[in-house]
Amino acid sequence: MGVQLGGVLPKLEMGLEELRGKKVAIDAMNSLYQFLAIIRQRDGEPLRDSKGRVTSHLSGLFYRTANLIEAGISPIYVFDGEPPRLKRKTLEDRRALREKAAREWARALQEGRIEDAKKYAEQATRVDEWVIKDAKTLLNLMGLPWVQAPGEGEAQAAHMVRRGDAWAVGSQDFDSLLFGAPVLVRNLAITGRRKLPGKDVYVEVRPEVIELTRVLSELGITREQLVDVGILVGTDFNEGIKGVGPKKALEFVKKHGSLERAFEGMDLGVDLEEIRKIFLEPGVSDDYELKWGDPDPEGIKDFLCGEHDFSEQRVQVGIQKLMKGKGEKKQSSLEKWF
DNA sequence: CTGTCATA
DNA sequence: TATGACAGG
Repeated sequence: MGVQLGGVLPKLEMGLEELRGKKVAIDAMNSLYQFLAIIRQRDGEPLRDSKGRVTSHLSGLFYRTANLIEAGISPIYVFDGEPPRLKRKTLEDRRALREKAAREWARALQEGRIEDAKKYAEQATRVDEWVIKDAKTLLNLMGLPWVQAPGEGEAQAAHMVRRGDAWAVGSQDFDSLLFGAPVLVRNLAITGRRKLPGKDVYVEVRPEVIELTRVLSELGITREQLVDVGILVGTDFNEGIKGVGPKKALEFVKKHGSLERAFEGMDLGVDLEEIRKIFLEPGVSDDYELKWGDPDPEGIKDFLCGEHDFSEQRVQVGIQKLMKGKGEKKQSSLEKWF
């Protein structure tokens, strides 16, 4: 879920064309979760192959990534490692919520409430280990680099942007800003259709770019204070304060300067320093290699069509997009040479 | 989510 | 050419 800061952050809406030629460090967990949550039939059942194995994540990852590459954008998928100790409670809470949703899903199906079924199916979404493994296999076949983070993927992705290995972090969550990402890009998809949560209503959305320096200067706060705003609203590592959204949290931090001052003598019920450290000094690694290789068309077809019953025709179109993007990349580096 | 096909 | 409904796996 991440920290909910939407609404108070300055953003720039862009066309996909403006992102051409850029590398984006994408939060893999975030993407896979969304594919699994949304790529479903009307009763909430995910896509499956003939052996009953779920394939929604492969569908989303393959077609979206092929589109990004065709658009000249180079995705670098970053996978989560070990969660910080403080995230355990959040993860357990989410598991309980998923299990409840799964029961509601079954009940809604039984009672023929199809729309409810779909809603609960979405809430029951979980990213299992085999989903990650499938994703890495597919990325390897597509000739794309991916990075294993030691800790939080968003932190590693932010680190990679700071090092200049990518232009921006791609995620729907705002956490990477707290992790110090200079640029965050949201809504990184081709078709501008996005479903409003809980309803079958779609709205047009464009990629939106959020720059950390602009955020801090326009809000008039430091990154440390932005982290404190997040802590008040709630993060993956603490619950936040009931009734406090980004607006109030921002007012609060600006008025008092820090959470210690604001809550002098009161017990916030959280280890402030430990949470701040997660965002300000996260566990990240420089030990990664970014190498773009050629896509392996036969391997992709064996995996998606042979193993998982994808349509050869559709997959072929995807492969062509990968080749086309690859060709353009070669061309642009050649152009630089001359 | 993305792709495709029918419809205007 | 644009929009909507539905299938995909």
